[in-house]
Amino acid sequence: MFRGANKVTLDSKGRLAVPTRYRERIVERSNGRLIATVDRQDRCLLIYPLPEWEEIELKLRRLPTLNPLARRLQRLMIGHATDLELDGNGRILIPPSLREYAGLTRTAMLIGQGNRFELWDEVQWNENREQWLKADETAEPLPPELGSLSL
Amino acid sequence: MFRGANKVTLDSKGRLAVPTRYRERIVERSNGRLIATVDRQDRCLLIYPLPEWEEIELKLRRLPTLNPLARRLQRLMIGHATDLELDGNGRILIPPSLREYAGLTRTAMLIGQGNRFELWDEVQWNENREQWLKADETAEPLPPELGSLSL
DNA sequence: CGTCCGGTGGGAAAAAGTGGGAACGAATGG
DNA sequence: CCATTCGTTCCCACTTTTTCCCACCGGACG
Repeated sequence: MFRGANKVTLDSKGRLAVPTRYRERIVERSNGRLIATVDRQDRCLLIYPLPEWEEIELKLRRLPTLNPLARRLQRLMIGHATDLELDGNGRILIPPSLREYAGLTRTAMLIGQGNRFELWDEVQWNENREQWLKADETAEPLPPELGSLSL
Repeated sequence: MFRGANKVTLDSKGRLAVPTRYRERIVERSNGRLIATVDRQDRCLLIYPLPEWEEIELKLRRLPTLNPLARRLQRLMIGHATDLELDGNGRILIPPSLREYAGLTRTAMLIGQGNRFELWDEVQWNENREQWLKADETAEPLPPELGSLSL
């Protein structure tokens, strides 16, 4: 499982050095093969080990093609899914189109989220984090799925 | 399976270089033979390896001929289906009528969608993508098939 | 203080993408 | 029926991009 927030840098060619503590796990789980795609609701990227992604892709592809909502989901997620591979230096190359989507500049945040990573531009990450903290203070009523959650 | 978004260019003769990462798969799946046809709801083209298309054509032809909707589908999809072949340089030639239908200019987007590709004019792809993202934010009620999807 | 390891940058070789030209074939008009 | 012209296809060569590899820098730890 992937955890933690890491400050990373994208060099001029779009390469990103994966923190060493994750590398071994990625190699043993998927032989270094990853998939990056876009997140629908936030301007960030989702990065999955290949086997994790394949499960999700299967679910997505089973959705009815004639349903416009399902079609949108497929176009966004499968349509942007890009193969990545760890190079000899433990780096991955983020293609320009995805960099652009997430507004990635030189410094980014790589966030462990269990079975995947999220990749944010550092500035956007910080802005969003502040908002989430503020939003929690206003203490909206919890939807029923969350009411029973014990942390 | 095909995934990912690729910026491609149509040259003055209407030729399109298929990104190399897909070529091998296309050749082994269908010996380089593809079918392009029109999409019903969006102004884009659908491109299938020949065997995939044959299954779809079969399904379409089984639809009740008396149903006007089915009739329309058949006429649009089967009626516009065109054979394409990878040439010696890994390019396919998009015929003028299909180019016109999809409003294709010089730069286009080739989108992997599992068993097929979608080919969009770049401008239209970007416009549509922004709309889909906006629409998702409004959080319409999800149809039951989608509610349980965990990404 | 030296060595090791992770991170970073750049350069060279290879591959992919792009454009143009020539040859072939079909179609049309004399 | 032949000749000319237009369109299509095939092939070659150039340019750009990508990928791979090596070397350096800086910090951490012994």
